[in-house]
Amino acid sequence: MAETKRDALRRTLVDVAQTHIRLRGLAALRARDVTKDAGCALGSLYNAFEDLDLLILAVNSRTLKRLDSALAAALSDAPAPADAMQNLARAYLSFAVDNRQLWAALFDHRMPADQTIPDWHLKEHEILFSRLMVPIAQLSPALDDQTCALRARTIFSAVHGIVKLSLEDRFVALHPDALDSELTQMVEAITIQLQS
Amino acid sequence: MAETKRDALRRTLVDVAQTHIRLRGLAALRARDVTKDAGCALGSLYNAFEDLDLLILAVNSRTLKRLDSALAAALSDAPAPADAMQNLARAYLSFAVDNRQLWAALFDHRMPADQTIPDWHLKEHEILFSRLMVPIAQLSPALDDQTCALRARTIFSAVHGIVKLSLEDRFVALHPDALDSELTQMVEAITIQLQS
DNA sequence: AACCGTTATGAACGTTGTTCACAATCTAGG
DNA sequence: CCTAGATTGTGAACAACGTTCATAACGGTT
Repeated sequence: MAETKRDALRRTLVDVAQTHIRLRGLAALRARDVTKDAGCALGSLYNAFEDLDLLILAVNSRTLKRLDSALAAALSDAPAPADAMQNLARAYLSFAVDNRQLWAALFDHRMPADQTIPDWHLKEHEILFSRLMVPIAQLSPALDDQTCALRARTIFSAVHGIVKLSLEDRFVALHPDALDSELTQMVEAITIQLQS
Repeated sequence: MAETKRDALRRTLVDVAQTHIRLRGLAALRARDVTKDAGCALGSLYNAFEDLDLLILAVNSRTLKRLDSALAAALSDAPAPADAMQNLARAYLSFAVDNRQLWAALFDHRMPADQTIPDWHLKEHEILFSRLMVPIAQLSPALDDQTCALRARTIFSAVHGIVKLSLEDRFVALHPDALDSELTQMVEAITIQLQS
């Protein structure tokens, strides 16, 4: 089909943009750099993607898939729910540390004022919460699905907040062991409350 | 002294920038808009501030002071430590909701790649943690100061994460009551663990 | 009143993302 | 195999941005 050629360029552009973000961060991403490294003209980017933001979303889409795989792997040995909570938090921290710039791009990217994030991408983000729902439902069997989803979102936000702020330059860096310990205790406090 | 004239312009520029961020958000802040509304030439901004980032930091500095006042007010009736934790979290949420754009600017702003945040501004950010240290020390008297500071940072990060993600377009909006309830439960879980 | 350091000015510059007229390429029908 | 029409590639040009700088206006001191 004729789509193949167009898709090949799209893939190349996403590859290059991903490498650029990984090495230099989202803020340093430039349309001219990406197209030069991809071996195409500046304007070709706008044949493949509506604009630069959509290219970034394509990179973020990949990162979310890899992150979800990492979280799934943390549950591969079917741990007890309390351990599942700890494993998920640890896996999230590990992924953030190992993919700092790509992970940061997931939350640092902002759409232009007149545009909103497409629905398909919002749905991809929500996948993150859903990994938490299984152990939460096991720890709190009385919770209905909606409350369970809400709780998953809250717990993810708390863990995310701890990881995010510890990895920003805004605050003095933290010793990795101290961060690990704090995260463990926070998840423990949450888990205990879920069981009560 | 001759500083007065310069300081007057600085104050005006911060006033205008603050209003712009409040109404239209940090991402929409433009040097030309600010100077036009301040009634001065474009270049005058660079006499008053090193660059636009330093002007933004001046606005953020003000916001941090107001936020700190709001947190202090939440402790004005000398509540028991468990209540202090709840009051602080609630006050933080209220401030974020009432000052969405200015509060978001505190954490969304990024320095250019070759610059770091000045020390005096990093110190201002750390004030946020310190408000938490008093109730934490009361709940966990055995903790030494360093651990107490670390715990304060972690707990702030968790609460901040919950508030931040709930106020972003990245995820579907949350019912205010649901958010309030989730935040209360999270702080309760944390407080209980501190007491144990 | 004359001098000089300080502040104000806005045109000009370099760097962005994005567009668009044009060229190259590909596809399909004869 | 050739040609017409559609699709894709190209990079100069554009508008918007932060920042600079030569020059003008100002303000205090002698």
